[in-house]
Amino acid sequence: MENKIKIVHYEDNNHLREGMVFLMNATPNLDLVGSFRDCMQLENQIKTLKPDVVLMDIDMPGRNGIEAVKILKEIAPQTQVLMLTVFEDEDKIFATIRNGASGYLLKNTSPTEIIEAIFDIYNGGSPMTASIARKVLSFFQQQNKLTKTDYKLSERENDILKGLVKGYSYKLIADELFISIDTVRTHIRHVYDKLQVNSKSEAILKALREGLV
Amino acid sequence: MENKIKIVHYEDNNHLREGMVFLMNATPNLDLVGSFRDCMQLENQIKTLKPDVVLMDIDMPGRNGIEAVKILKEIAPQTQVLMLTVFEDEDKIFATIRNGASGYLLKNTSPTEIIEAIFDIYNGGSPMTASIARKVLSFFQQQNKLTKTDYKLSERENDILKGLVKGYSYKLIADELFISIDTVRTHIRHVYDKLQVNSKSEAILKALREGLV
DNA sequence: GCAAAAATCGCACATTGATGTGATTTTTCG
DNA sequence: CGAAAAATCACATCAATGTGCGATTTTTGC
Repeated sequence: MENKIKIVHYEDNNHLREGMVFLMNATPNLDLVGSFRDCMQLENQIKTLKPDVVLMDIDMPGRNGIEAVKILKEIAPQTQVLMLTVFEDEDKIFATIRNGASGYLLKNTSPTEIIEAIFDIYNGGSPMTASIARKVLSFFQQQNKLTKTDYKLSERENDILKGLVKGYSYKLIADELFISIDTVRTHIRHVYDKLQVNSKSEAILKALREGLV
Repeated sequence: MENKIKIVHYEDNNHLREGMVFLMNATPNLDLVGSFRDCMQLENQIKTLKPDVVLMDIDMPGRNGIEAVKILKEIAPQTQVLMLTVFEDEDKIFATIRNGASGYLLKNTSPTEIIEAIFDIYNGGSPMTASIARKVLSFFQQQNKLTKTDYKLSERENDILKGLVKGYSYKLIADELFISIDTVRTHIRHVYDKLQVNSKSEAILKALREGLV
């Protein structure tokens, strides 16, 4: 092979870190150029070591992996980030993905698979633990299911709801629709009844989340 | 093992279909209960055969795999669908995912991996070819690049904004954060200043649209 | 240590929003 | 046609929100 894949590794647990060092060194074509217990010096390290792939833990002292991914992708967008963590909650998963991570493995992943994943991510893939992948796909599927709930808003009530979602005040909505503010109030009452909410904010949120407008 | 995984397979190419039949039959714990060249009788077949996993091609005569997934998930939501196709364009990928597919493999995937993927999807995972996975993740990452205006909210201001996006009133936010309602007001002022808005609704909308929370 | 930023709280006042209780006029549809 | 649904408007009243003008206390960064 032409070149070894240059790797930097962040992990605060000494055991795990040493294990990974051993694993990397034992694998041909992988070149572990740095292994650190926190991300405090991330900027310098990345600029100096110029890794192709970064393995990143989420829970680290000082600066967590989620922020770290964001910073890293800003200074070195071409570097691929593979998260390697115990967290399986959606917030953290989506946060890291949004921040630019290209892969996400749980820590119980076997060494063989971790090595495979490194090559995979280096070659433009996105290795993910099965359960993580499912969560990601579910995100897309949610939209569809919710569209089902039909609150049977009348046409005018829909106009009013659209106004709310534009961030308009009652007065603005009234002006836009050429009706009195009291009429707007009445419609809004009905909208609230049908959506089962009792404030503007809740109505807006429900409308947005369920794609009612 | 307790039970074999019941599989139904849709594929219009005779060669490929026969190959899969052979592969399935040669694998213990897999039970291929149906293999068809099109989806025209999908409803009957699914209701009769009650498969755990369906392997689905996209390009088939009569009714294509994308529509088929949708119909299938409506009549048998618990059945897992694994797409097995040559198409790699985003439209088709996202369409099938939105319609409820839980896995997506390209046809050049090795027999071993296909078998693995079947067990994987049956156990709640979402097997995806590396390049497909990357496309899916990119979807999330796009949002960020477009709207990365940083309003420099302080940590506390962010807490308050999160409260608003939950649809909470000032009082609720105050209770949640153990601070007085007047403090909430002050923070909200600052948030409004920084976001350049002047109502709760506008703040919520801006926060949601630009992914600030 | 010290200045700046952030977080906390208070009060007053005007505006906006939520809700109760009416009413009249159109529109829709069997 | 005639009832039901939808759309329109009017007050009234209290609660929630927005904003002006303060203040003190922590935290943070150099």
